[in-house]
Amino acid sequence: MTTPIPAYNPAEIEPKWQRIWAETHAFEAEASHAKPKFYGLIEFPYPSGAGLHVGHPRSNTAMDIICRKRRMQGYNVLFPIGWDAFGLPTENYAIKHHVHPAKVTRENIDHFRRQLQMLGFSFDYSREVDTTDPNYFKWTQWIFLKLFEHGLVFRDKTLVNYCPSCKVVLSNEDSQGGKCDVCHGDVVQLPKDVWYLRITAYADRLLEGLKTVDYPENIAMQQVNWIGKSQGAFVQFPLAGTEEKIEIYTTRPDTLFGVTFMVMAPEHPLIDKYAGRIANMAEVKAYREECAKKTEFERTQLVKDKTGVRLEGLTAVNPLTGKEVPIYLSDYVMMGYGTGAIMAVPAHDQRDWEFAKKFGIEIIEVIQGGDITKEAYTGDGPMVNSGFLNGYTNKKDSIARAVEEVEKLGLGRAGVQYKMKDWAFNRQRYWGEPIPLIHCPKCGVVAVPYEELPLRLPEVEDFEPGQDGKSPLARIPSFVHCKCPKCGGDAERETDTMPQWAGSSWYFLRYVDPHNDKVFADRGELDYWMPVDWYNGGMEHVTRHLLYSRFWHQFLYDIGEVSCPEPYAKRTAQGMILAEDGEKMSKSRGNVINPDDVVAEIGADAFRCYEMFMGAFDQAIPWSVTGSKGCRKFLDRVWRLQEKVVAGDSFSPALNAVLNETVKKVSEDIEKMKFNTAIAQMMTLVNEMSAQPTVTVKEMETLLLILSPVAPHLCEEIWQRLGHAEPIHHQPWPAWDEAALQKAEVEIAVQVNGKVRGRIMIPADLTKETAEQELPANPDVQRITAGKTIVKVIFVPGRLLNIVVK
RNA sequence: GCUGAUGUGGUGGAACGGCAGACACCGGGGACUUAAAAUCCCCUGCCGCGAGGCGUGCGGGUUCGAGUCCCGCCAUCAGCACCA
Repeated sequence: MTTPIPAYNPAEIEPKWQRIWAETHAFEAEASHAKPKFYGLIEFPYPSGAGLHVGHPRSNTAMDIICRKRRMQGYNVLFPIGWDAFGLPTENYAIKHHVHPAKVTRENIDHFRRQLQMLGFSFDYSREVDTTDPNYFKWTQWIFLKLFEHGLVFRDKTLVNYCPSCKVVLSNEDSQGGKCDVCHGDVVQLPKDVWYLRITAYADRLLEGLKTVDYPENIAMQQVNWIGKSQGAFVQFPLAGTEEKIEIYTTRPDTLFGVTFMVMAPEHPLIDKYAGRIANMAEVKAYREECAKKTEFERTQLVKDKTGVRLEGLTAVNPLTGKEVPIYLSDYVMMGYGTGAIMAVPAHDQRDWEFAKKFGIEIIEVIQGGDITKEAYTGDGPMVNSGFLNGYTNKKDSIARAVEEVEKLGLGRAGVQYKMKDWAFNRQRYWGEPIPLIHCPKCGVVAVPYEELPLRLPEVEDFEPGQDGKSPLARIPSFVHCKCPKCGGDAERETDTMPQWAGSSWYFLRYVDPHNDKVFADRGELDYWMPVDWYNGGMEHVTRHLLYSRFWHQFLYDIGEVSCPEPYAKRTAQGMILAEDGEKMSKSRGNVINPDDVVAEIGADAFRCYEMFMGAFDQAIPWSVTGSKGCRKFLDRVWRLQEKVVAGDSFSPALNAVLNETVKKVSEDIEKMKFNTAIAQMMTLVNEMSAQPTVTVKEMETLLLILSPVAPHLCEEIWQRLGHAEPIHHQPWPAWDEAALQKAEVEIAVQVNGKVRGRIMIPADLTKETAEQELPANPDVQRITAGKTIVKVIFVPGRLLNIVVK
């Protein structure tokens, strides 16, 4: 007699298996390089004070399922976890509550780790990294110094995006729309010395590399748009009566004959240089002040209504026609893109057209095909009014010819421009990696010697940023004052720290050898594990984080530190989980669902199952409490199947067919991240099994094997109860039997003129020819087609028979 | 404005150009219970008593056959926003 089956109690079995996995080091990557490897990666979390909400584990669960399957398929799997722990929220919390950010970070990490462990993820916790650990950021600083050594770090005085509330300089990426990424307050423009990383030097490589990796189309597209490469030409317009030349950038140098004016950005430096020759300088100054008041956000709101002012007394000479054209100032031209000045061709650029209409400037057509009295024509057509370019109809040829001519004159050259800007790399905050540079009055900027890394953060009492926009580190004399490593004289340290993006730009490399104190990672480990085979994360990181980390990796490849040019072979992204009201989950809306509560209610396995079942993985989807309970019901049914288990392989051919179908579908769907349909198919199988008087051990085991990546605790427990000493995660992934999928008879639909009119059973192996000849004579078919003239018969094997009648 | 995605029952969602609505949730009915919960069984796109008809945002088209492909709209979401 079998012992009675106790009730399914996840609160008991889940902690039990989590303990066993930890004690047996079940999911640590094997040191040996004998097996084929699989490196699965999720974006390491920022350990915020709020803890996880149910959105976070979606990515983790998906990758956990894939990694658990890979282990069963015989791979040596690296599935690491770590903490992207530098960052403003922690620092702001520290300021508010007067605790050290390191302490806050430690507590938050412990909280996050407990939550992740509660969900049973098969992370290799022996390889945890923490970006705030000096043993980690030593190598972040090391990479920075390598970038510095190779001329990819530079300092520039520019207008920066400054957040008065956070008291910090922001990158363009962090201040989209004129709002601070952290506090969402208004950003103002402030002149400042800023450290930049020359990511634009890698713009083409970042584009080219996309062709060699497996990213979905929409992710690759976003990166391409972000980089924003355009081909064109730089052309110089002499300033009449001077030796000065105004350089512009254009994508259509072939429209030079249509230039009727020029526009410069209000901040353009030539204005000050020639202030003496500008008759209406007072007016110009007033306009510039007006523009300076506007944030970038406001400037972009005035899409239609163009403003500007003419520079009286200055004109520019068209290098091809010799004609003098007026120069205007307008804020529709940005100092930060191209050269800060444009040649205006109102006939063929809508913004120029609007400006010309408003200021009464001539509009000359040089490309035929539109009606330039109504709007600018931006299409193709034959060139007119354009001297040697007349008659050209091919854009490529006319552009090439125009570039050739300006080159001959020494007034232009072909060139490319990118929307992407260099990466502003300093923050005036405490809780970041100190930038390992020293300002020496004699030697200039000098790198901290490698052997002095890590350059640690000094202990301070007060983390509040300085009122002058300086880092709290600037207030610590013992940190600031140092000796120049080159000349030995008195010098001062850089007091800014790195942005949060720094630590996350290379963490995947540290995972392969996290405890190494000689190099950032052993070369043999890098060669074995890299590249990351599959990286899943959020859509919000597919531009910034992905480009930054690809940039650093490509640089490390160039200097011979890693052997693969791209860090991630495959990238996917999950959709966001929304609150039940369909809104984004947020503390302020009060609609956050805490995974602790869900696990207490339905258990971790049901939680994981629902996260994957609720909808298409890459779509945003609202959480549903009742929906999540459906997954718990499903696991209850699996648990109760134990009551039906009897010895044997297979009794029911019908069940055997569903079983094999399910193994096949689950195996294939996991690879496509179609977890919802994989689980739906397992539900169908369980419904089928529940309907049987008994199920065999073999059938039950197969179900457990394919379900175990989704519901690992439950499957381990039943597996053990079936008498196995070896854990289920060590078992091979089951194969399916194609032969078992074959059925003798299939039901097909009978259509008349494409509309379903009946169903018939036919032998499964009926060929198309035989079916189309014989089936119309089938009595059931005849009943449907009685009295009609058959024109055509179409048979789709296994699906349907369509009879076209008159 | 540009780019991308999405649009299917009361809800989340399935569907190599081939039986639309798999699998769930909700709801309804029944069984078991003193009762409730849990569980099990049945029903559940819309209209219609029925035969049948209508149905995948809207309008066209291709096809024997369209949720799926093509053309033109509309709506929602996301990203970028005067990029010369």
